[in-house]
Amino acid sequence: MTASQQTGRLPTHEVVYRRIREMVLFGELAPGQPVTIQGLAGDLGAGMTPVREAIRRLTAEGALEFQGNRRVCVPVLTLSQLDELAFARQSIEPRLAYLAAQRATPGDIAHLEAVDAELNRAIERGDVRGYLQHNHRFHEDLYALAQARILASLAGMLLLRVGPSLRVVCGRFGTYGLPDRHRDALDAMRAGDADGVARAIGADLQQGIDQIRQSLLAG
Amino acid sequence: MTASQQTGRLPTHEVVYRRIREMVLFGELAPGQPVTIQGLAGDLGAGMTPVREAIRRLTAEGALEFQGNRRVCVPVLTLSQLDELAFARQSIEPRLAYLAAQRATPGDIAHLEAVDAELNRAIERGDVRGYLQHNHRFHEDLYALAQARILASLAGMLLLRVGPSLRVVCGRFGTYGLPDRHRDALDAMRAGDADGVARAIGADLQQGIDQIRQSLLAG
DNA sequence: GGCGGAAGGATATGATCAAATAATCTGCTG
DNA sequence: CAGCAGATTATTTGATCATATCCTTCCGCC
Repeated sequence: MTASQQTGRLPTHEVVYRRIREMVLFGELAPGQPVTIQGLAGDLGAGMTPVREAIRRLTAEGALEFQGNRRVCVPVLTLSQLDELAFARQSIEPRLAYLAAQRATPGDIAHLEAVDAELNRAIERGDVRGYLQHNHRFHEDLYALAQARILASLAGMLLLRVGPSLRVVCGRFGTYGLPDRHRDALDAMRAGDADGVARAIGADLQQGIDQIRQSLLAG
Repeated sequence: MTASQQTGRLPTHEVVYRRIREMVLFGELAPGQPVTIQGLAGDLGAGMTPVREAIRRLTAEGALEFQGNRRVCVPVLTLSQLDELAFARQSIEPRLAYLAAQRATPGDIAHLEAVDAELNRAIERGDVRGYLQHNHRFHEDLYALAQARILASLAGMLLLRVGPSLRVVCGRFGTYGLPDRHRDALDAMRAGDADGVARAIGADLQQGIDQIRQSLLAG
């Protein structure tokens, strides 16, 4: 097919995995929504086998959840699970930010600033999807600088778990009027203050967690 | 088949997943050893599809690793990855131990003591596999008490990553003459000292990490 | 309200296709 | 003439699909 040129040499199950991952991260799949193998296979124009494999991966990462029987859905966060996520993220992500700050070159910082600028533009535009995408990109690219694959993969899984709920939050309240912790992180980065970067990232993700908590409490 | 009676109603891919997971945890698959789908399918008497799904899950959990091309093998830890694992485990597992201690009933503690007793018997017997199994069981059952599924799943993934190396270490040096941190943890648990339990577990896993580090440094 | 049957969907197999590595062969050079 | 390099084939293994079988659920009926 023509689309296979764009995907280069990536196997179908990998492409499907990334696609579904995006759907979870950026709110195309809402929390609680059931996911069927044949449905996805139809939508994505793939066979059932690659879709099955992608779903297994995403289930292992916590992006999807077995429903006891043999059904799969996007997990709905409870308050206590949100506490677990808050703890895990606060443990892992500031550390990654610290390591990243130590290794960042001026070019790396400029790149992150560009991503952050696009993020802010998306906010002003009221583009929720763009906001989520660039926010995720910012954290992902930052953590990649840390050159700590295991910790980064853990952080990726944690982001996957908060993704759907973040989407819901953004639909309700905006993200206006909140302090810009990314800006703080970038400033500290330019100043060579790795601890400051870690603190800023910790504050940033705490903001997101708190917003989700508000949303859960509101019902 | 006859074996399906023992497994109850578990789907094949789940059975295969648990089997391969055990092989990784308890040293039937050594670090660096290549893993082939068809080989496993033949050994386990299963079709390719369930094996593929199990491998995807285990790869997502870090128990197996893509080898760039399309080959899969048991990962070999580097020193810097060991540092990452040490940090992540020290962040997550003491917390789980703390939560578990708060919820543990006397019956729970008795169960853990029974597991620990079997562990010690395996050590005296020189039974490496038994030691690894009961050690894993001890941590797994302890963390299950915390009723924190997300943190427990993270801990499970971290244990999966150190499993193969632990096996190698046990083959070289014994585990003799090391302080018994499980005993410390259980004592603190009976005393209702959750912080003490967390400290003991932190010391326990640090011991394991240090042993692996010694082994890596020795080459 | 409990039971039976139909339908939708998940599981699992084997066949087929494609890719990567291993092995062999040929031709050239020292 | 021996040895090595490059290329080509062969074998092994992974990827994908189409299909058959089995659950689970839902709906109608008793």
